[in-house]
Amino acid sequence: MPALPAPDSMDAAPAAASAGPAFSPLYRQIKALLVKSLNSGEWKPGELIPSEQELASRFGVSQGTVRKAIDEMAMENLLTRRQGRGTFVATHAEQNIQYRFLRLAPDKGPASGMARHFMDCRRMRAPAEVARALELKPGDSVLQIHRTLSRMGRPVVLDEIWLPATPFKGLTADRLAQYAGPMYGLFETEFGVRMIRAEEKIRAVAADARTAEILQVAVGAPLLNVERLSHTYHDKPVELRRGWYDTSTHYYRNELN
Amino acid sequence: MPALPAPDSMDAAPAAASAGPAFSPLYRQIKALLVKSLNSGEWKPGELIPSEQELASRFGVSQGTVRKAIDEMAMENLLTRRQGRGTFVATHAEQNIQYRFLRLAPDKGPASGMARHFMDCRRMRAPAEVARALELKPGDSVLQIHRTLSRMGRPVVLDEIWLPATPFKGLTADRLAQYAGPMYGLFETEFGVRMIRAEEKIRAVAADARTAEILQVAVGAPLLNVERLSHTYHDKPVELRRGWYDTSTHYYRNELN
DNA sequence: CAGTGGTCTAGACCACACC
DNA sequence: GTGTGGTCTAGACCACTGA
Repeated sequence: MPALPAPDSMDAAPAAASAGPAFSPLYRQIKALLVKSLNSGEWKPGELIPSEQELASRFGVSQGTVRKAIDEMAMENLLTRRQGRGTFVATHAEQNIQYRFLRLAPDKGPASGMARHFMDCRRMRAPAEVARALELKPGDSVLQIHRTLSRMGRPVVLDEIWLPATPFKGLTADRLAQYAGPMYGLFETEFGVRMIRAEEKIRAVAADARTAEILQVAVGAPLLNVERLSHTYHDKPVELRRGWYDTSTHYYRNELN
Repeated sequence: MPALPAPDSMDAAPAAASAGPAFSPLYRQIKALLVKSLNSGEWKPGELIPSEQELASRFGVSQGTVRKAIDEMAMENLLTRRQGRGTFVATHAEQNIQYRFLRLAPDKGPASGMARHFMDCRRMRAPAEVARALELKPGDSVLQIHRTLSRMGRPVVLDEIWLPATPFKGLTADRLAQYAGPMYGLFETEFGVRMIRAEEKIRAVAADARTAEILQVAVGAPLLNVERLSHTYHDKPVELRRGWYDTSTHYYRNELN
């Protein structure tokens, strides 16, 4: 009955490392189409997407099927549902779901924002590990950003951020400093790159001389080292971030579910 | 139409710090009943629960409503659905969903299991912070366990585990050592306590003399300090765990979604 | 008020596991 | 084959938003 193209199974099939067409239900095909529209920029972050009824008739399926597709996408933080208003493309520019990526909380006091200071933003050839992580060709152009986060005037975080030069052409330290709100919000509005998901590798390391000076700690002091690889739609990596956190008055919070 | 008791709204209502009855849909009431059955031990970890049809007729609702309740519980890892077989109570004793709580991975090689060594298991009065975390009265009896995890013969993790003595009466280091499989599996089968969810606070710290000797690192070496508070049904805290991880050849992996 | 997402129902059929 | 969960549909009504 539904008039859809081939049941391509390009979606989450956890157990499928083997062959086989791996049956893909209708709602996943709908979901794939919706993700495609998000990725192409047809609907931008913060915008309202068509109603479930309209999408249902557009795709020639029932509202329930569209609903199930949207349900999954809402759970993955791709979309945000608001009863009575509609369904919106999720965005990092909102205040409500903040601190989704910065997991550092102070030992005492509220988890208020931290003061940002951008030290530099340089363009250079990608070092080997950076190129590998970002799936670039060796020698491709990348941006390297250094910044700190401070609370109560004391630096707590030093970040080294690597971005592929291609989608982020024209990004400067000034541009970063002038933008109010989360960095990932700027990436969305200015460069059309939305961060969806990230993996982090966390270690305890000893502060080297340069880091110690910036964070105002002793050389050799224990620091939390967080290496984050962030992805946009379709699991494409677009940011490598290395952070050094002074955890003497802050901690990294995590939830295991 | 549905013949259910009062629409008690004791479930996840994130925005409700204010007053109001906070309308609770049918499927959440069903979910609350199912959680109650799990908590009471009517269905034990690993067991098959009644089919959706049977639950639907038992509660006097449609299958779709039961389905939605079970969907949420499956997402929270309370239940596991298996097509063609039925719905089972989730358990830590299974091999498939391992490493849900131990997030430490080796830099190279597969994330194979680690050798456990239990150093001691003592009964004592709860220190103030432990009592507070576990919501016990000051001076209540608790168990303190020390253990290490090793890979390739080298110690990587030192854990200090605090458990309330009441549900865990009779737990000994021998009992722990003899049980094959994850510790939380033993807690389920022997003591009827299932860990559902945990919060972790992570820091980088310098190794003290005692820890350094156990982990065979230098005094002052940077270690990952992980403080975990684990909860069972209804968010009741039942375990406080403090871990020190040597991250020179391992890292703590995390996913941000 | 109209329009949206949210809930609930009833029934059909499919995919899968076990006998 | 029988029984389970998984998908899909169609329609009704509820709760919420904003004009």
